[in-house]
Amino acid sequence: MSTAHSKASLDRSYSPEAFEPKVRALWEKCRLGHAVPPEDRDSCYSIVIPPPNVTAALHLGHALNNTLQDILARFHRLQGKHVLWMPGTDHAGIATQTVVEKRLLREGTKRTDMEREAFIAVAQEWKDQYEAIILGQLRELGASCDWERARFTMDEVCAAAVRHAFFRLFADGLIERGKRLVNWDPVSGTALADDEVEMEQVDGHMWYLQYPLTDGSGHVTVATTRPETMLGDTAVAMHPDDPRAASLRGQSVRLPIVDRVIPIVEDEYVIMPGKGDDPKAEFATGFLKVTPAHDPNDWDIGQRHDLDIINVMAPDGSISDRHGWEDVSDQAKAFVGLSREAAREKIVDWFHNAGLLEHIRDYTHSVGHSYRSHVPIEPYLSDQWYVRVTDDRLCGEALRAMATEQHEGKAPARENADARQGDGQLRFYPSRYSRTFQQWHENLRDWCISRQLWWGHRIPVWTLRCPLQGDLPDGPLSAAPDGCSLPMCDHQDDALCVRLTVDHAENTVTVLACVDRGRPDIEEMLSNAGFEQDPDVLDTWFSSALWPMSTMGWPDPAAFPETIGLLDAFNPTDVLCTAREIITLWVSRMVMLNRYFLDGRLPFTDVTIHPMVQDGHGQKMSKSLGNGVDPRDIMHSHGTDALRLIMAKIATTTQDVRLPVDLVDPHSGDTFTPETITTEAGHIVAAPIQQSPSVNDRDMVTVYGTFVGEDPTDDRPLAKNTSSQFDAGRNFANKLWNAARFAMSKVESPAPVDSLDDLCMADRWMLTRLAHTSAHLENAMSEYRFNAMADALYDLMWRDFCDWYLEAIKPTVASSPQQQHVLLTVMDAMLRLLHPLCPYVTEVIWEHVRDLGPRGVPGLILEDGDCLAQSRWPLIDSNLACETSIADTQWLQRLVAEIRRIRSENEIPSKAEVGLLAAGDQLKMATCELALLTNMCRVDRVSDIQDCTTGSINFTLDGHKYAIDASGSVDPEAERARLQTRLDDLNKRIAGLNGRLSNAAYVEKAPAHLVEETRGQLATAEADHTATTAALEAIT
RNA sequence: GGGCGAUUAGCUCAGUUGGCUAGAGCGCUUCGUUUACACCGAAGAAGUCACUGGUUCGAGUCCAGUAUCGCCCA
Repeated sequence: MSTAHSKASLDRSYSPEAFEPKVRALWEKCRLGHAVPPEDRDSCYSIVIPPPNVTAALHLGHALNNTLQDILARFHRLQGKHVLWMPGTDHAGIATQTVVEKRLLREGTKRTDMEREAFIAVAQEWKDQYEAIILGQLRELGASCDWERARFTMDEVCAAAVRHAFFRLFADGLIERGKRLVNWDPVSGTALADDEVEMEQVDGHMWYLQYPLTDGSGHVTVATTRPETMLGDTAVAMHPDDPRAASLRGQSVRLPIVDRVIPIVEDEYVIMPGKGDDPKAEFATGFLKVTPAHDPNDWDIGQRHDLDIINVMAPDGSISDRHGWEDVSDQAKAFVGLSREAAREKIVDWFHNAGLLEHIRDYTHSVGHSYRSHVPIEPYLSDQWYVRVTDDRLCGEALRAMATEQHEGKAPARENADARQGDGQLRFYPSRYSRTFQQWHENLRDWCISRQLWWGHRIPVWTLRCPLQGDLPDGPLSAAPDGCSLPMCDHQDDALCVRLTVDHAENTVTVLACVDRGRPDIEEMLSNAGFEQDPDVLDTWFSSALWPMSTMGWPDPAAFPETIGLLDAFNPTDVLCTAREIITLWVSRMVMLNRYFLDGRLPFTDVTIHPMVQDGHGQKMSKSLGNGVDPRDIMHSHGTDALRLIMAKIATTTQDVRLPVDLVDPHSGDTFTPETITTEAGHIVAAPIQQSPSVNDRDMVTVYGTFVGEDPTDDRPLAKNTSSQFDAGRNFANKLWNAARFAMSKVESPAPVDSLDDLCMADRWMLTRLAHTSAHLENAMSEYRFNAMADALYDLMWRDFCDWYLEAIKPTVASSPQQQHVLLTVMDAMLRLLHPLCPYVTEVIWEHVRDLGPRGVPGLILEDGDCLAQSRWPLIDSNLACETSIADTQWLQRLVAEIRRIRSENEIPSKAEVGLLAAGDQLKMATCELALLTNMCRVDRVSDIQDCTTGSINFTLDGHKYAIDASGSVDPEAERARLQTRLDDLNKRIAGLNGRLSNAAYVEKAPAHLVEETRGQLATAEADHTATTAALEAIT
């Protein structure tokens, strides 16, 4: 680094922007993050990054996530481990496709106007652009990833894994295709997984519709929130216990508008009016319209009663007669082609006009909405691909992976009993999140993995529909029967798996052929035989689920030589660091698939869950809301170390964190709080355009502005974000910088220390504090308590090192070569402890420290690397710590504090020297520390309290008497007031302690050492009381 | 409906198995530019630990309930 080798280069304040690029270059030069698989598995430490979406730049939520990972990586690297932190990005199918389509629309093009390949090329460009931004942001954050191994979930290495995993699951019967109700997003035109559906409370209505009985004897009234689906009704259901059931049994109704005659069936699912404590009972009529093609519960009823399934909608949500609805009456034709919203209105009108609308009631209920397009999802019948995650080989293995002490009850037994690797190894931090994991798996449903998108891994199945021949059973077949003459069914190849689906109603059989990776010859053969590849792509989480394997070369490292050895050395990884919403989406699936494909091996043993970063209004920062703060804005306003320190500090185990966001006015540089607006969805965000608070008639664009399409211009530039929450971090880096500058200026001629016994109390105390803090940090790290680390380091650097140690040694360090050596050693050790949190500033300082000569004292070894990041954590022997020095220093600190307080209360001028009077041991110790007392609280002489003259200020500490001789600056009134306050405090304290000790139960039942302690405290308080009373009397 | 959290100083939050007079940072008041640092130093004021019960010698901490807010799942 060019900045080194000259003390003059240490400016008065630390400027991150001047040093950070140089430090980054240094790390890159020494390939800091590059991991080569070692022989010894035990020396490995690995993490895979939760790959960020390529939809947009990272925000502070990602900064938190990645700062914590980097702290883990750097800490373990200092501990001497071979650390692999695998970086990369995620293609995020639907999300990326949505943003790319949005950009195209702004340019006047629609996706559907393009060829699939052309659209993918556009999406690829987007991906390249944002991948570069994201990886750049991570580098700036200081992330010590193995950049040479960066992966993308759609690159050829990951694609190979996805392809093979699909093939294996297909061949093993764990992937199947079926017609089912899916969560359909009519705007995106794709199916969504259950967890991509957000429930929202909606103020709607309950409509009461009358359906006439076919025998003309009257009608039944059904209650519905979705009248438009009545076109697809195929039954009316009632509870078998309903008193009306007997008379209606076997009856049917004529469905209005459609004229379809549909049966009345009995099903226990139906809620009876006014029965039980279900709030729906209040709205129920006892009759339920059953629409199997448009409601999941109705689907189940339909299955139980073998009802027709009539789909009356097109994929865009409009009413359609071309997707399974054949008995369209003339009246019903008027509704075909309407949107679902218009159809609802028109159908309600129709019932009203026909006198069949009994009434309408307001009804608030929750409706599933697409997490992506935010429109209500439509339960929709379609062909989709599923992973049978409910199978014991997947779900059961996930439950058996849980650490037994975190698993409530017993995990399901394995079918063929033997324990496997990975069993009971998975642990959550904080442990309560294990419940989320467990409950998810106990209520698991099959996972819909097909998405009707273009951007993603295409499903590797080729299909051909053929006329039915021979005698085949209905439904899916696990294999083609012997002698089957259908195309490809007689082709034997390990890379080909063929299944059949028979449909007697259609008189067809569909041949499904799945092809493993790397076999274009088979694909060509299929194509020649008339097969077509499934147009759908896989759910993004399918490729994410393989991430800890795919990035390490599974299934075939030889095909990608740079991955050879990674899987054996680094999988299972040590820890996954993520947010709680990801437990079900991703953690679960990684555990299932890693175990399935790697013989029970876990993808990671620990999962640490960190808080969510919210904006100042308590809303989660998110790429899709546009309220994210770019970490580079904070790096710019406060520096990267400041950002990281605060990230660690807020990473507690309970609360989510709120970061109120301010703007930096690009016209003046001033910070101000932006005006906000409320979006249609009810979110509070910064208004897109803001006026400069200090420069007249000047505007700026906010980040949210760019999100909604306001492009910054020269006249109207982009305003960066900032937040005062990071001030403490910036101040910390600056404080460390100045402390280091001062410390190094004092190291003129250091001389090695042969024995700790030669050191003065301040030195021994500081070394002890280092030892304690180091142990504390190691402990906190083992439990992922990042905020505990940040707090401990703050105290060590600021309170211990700056406030006390540097002040304590000021009088002596210039003339003591040994103390200079201790100072240098302490400085270095402290930088190593700080490094994982604040890597930049510590790296800059350390180079100067190293240049000042060898460091270390007996019991403390500091092993150097090429840079601080590649050096070793301080090696500390148990004899380094000296508990006496802690106790003695505590006494001295309290004495100084008391003297300072008295000086302040008596308004003794800050430069005025005072004398300290004490007795016995305290007199001796104070005399020894006179230089320190002079520096810290202007005590220039210590003498025996027996020589006390009038006009001195008396005080007590731990039952010992002291006085300050301030030669006449005593105000008797102030003094009396001070002593009286002290006396009141002591009285309260004595009363409290007496009360406790006079309680026989306390003395009897509390631990003896506590009782003893209380007695000591009482004695001390009473001694203080006696002395204070005497002092008070002396004044009066 | 089920689950998990939160409620502590004006603000943002710590408080590891129950144990001295409940802490920090910011803000506020007073003082201070003494050669590391004003992105600083010294001192101070400020809290019925949401509420109600219970367990205990002892509860911010454990248990039950109430209120308000948030998240996840159905």
